[in-house]
Amino acid sequence: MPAGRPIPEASVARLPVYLRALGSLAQRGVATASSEELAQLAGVTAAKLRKDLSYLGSHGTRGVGYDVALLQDRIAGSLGLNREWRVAIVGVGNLGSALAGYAGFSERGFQVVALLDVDSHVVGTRIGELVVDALADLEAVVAEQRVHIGVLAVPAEAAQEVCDRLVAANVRSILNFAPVVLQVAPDVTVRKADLSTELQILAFHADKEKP
Amino acid sequence: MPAGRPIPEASVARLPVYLRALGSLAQRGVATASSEELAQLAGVTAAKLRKDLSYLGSHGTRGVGYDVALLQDRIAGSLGLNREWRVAIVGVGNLGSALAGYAGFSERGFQVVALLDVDSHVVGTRIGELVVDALADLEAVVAEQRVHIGVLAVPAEAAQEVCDRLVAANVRSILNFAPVVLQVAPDVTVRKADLSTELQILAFHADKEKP
DNA sequence: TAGATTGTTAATCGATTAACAATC
DNA sequence: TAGATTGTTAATCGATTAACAATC
Repeated sequence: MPAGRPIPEASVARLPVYLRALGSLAQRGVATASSEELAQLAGVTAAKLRKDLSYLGSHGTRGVGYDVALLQDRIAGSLGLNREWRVAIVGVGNLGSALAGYAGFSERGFQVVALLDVDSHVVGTRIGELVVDALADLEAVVAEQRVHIGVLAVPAEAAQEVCDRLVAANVRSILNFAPVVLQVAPDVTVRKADLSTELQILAFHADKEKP
Repeated sequence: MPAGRPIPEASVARLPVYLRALGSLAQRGVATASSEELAQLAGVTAAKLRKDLSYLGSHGTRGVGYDVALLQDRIAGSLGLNREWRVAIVGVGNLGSALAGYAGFSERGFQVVALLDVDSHVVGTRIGELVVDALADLEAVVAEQRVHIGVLAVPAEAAQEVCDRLVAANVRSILNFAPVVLQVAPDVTVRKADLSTELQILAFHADKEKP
């Protein structure tokens, strides 16, 4: 992995978007792209894209552009995608089972290795390749399956407790779909994926348009 | 609605979080809260919270704090939540049907009024109170149901086209679950809710921890 | 009045943009 | 060499933080 100063958080958040843009170019057989072309695909300005990429080191060629395959590899490397990430989904209701069936997980090396639920009617049922484990066994399952990332698809009331148990079981990365702010130690990374927050932000903008 | 300068985008994005914190206080029967208490619940600093709230006008009482019910009302007002928002979900696969069944929608005045899908096996089936309409009828359905917000739960390949049709049908707010950057006119607001992006950001941080 | 806490100002920090020298 | 495009620097902008006067 390239050395250098830390990559700004705002840039990190855009790297996956660049990676996707590169993926679609690669699929179309495009070998080289300029910052202008890439930026267009990614929905950012060319200056911003070049600045972001510069944090990963110097991987373009002046006068030519970026080699698509090479840049894909560099971004994937910076994001830590050259390894397997083992994911547990906690809460196998509507949303949880949709996530369990989501193909996008495996595409980038994220492997769902465990499903957990509190409901005894759901525990033991099969979803895809996996059998749902009991929430009571969370600690054992996380250890056995060497889970790195926890996805919370439980009701709001249960989210903090499940989060605490995941953290105690050494999971340091959590994707939270429950509409609550999780309180965690500073070494734990929580990303929120909160539908109702997003809708409310949309409402704000929509309401300003037609007053 | 209170007049004043525009609310910074970063503040807007936190208002829903404050609203949720206030909701849980209200439910517990708490009538008043200080910026310190609210900030703790929302996972931000007290200074930031006060600054954010100051954009909505002056709704606290020095020496006392904020009236929970009043502040709820003010924030909801600023976000445009004192009206009904009519939502169409396009794409009724795993994710789309999970979203259709998601209770969190209705809680804040977001009413799902239409489900659309391209698959003729799905069209005509009932999900909750709604019957799935054909994607071909998108324009008619959007008009009849007076849809304000479109939720895209279609495959990546279909997302841009559906987006274009929604925009042409006068939908100006789009929540996009598909892993693509949508190209839209500047008067259209797109929020992305992209699972794989979030996982990749988590991977970045996790990878830095254990090198 | 004394204690508490807001609302706001000023200082700091980080992110974006514009411009261009370096260089393929 | 001439044209194109990166990588970086400096200027600008916006967001966060700290501090405190205003005021309940």
